[in-house]
Amino acid sequence: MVKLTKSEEEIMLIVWKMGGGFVKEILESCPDPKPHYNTVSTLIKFLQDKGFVGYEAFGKTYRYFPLISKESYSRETVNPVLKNYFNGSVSQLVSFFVKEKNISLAELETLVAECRNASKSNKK
Amino acid sequence: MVKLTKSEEEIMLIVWKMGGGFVKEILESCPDPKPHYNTVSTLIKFLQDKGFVGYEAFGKTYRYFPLISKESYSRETVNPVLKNYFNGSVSQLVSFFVKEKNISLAELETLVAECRNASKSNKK
DNA sequence: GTTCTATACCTAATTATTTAGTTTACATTT
DNA sequence: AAATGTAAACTAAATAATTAGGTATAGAAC
Repeated sequence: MVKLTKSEEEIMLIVWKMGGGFVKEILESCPDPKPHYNTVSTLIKFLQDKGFVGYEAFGKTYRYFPLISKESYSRETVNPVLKNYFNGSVSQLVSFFVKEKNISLAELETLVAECRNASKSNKK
Repeated sequence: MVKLTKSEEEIMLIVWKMGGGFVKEILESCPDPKPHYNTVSTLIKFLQDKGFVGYEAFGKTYRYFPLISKESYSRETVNPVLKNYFNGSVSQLVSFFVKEKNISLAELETLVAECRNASKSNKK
């Protein structure tokens, strides 16, 4: 899968959050200071070229929507981080966050229960 | 904290892994195809400018070593990922990995035990 | 039907990043 | 001390990324 540049990713995160929209709407969702309309337009063009967004025409104007799910792209993003910074070990990563976010034992238990459920519902 | 570019990060990861070294040694640790000596040298210069490495002189030649820990930089790297792709929720992240890596319940328990210990030894 | 407006598309300028050639300085060998 | 080798510093060329101006077109307003 192709990697996105920093600004492409920013726009794509907005498209994912909105589910889709017109350039104008996407622009409005950008945090201040808002970029130029054409900047957003160009970035969406790049996202189209990379196959991240498609569009449906409404007359002359287009409504853009994600073709690649945020989840599948997150895989691309998070796996190198896991590999480079946590020796590829999920428990090292979790341990890091437990320290970092000061997660309590109770919270940890809840977290585990949630994962256990997720895991269960995943095993056929 | 300053962000590293892709190639700067690659070199920095090597410096972290080695604990420090001369340009020549760092170059040797680079995966094939190895970059030009001067490319590594330049990138180390940038890392110096950004305050990521320091050096001690051995006559005319320098031995470079990390000034910023891998752990503290990983915070910079991983927090935006957590925020952008998992709504800032650690349990969403863990849940993702449990699915992604097909972590079994037993492994999950071990993982939790490890985290619990880490958490304990961290509380005062 | 002419003017105005909004949008996509084309183009390009600017800036950042990557890569490596050239020069310089110094040490070692002869 | 001249030749050779090695490493850092300087310089710059090539590429990638970012930003936005200008143009064209279609539809709306008059």
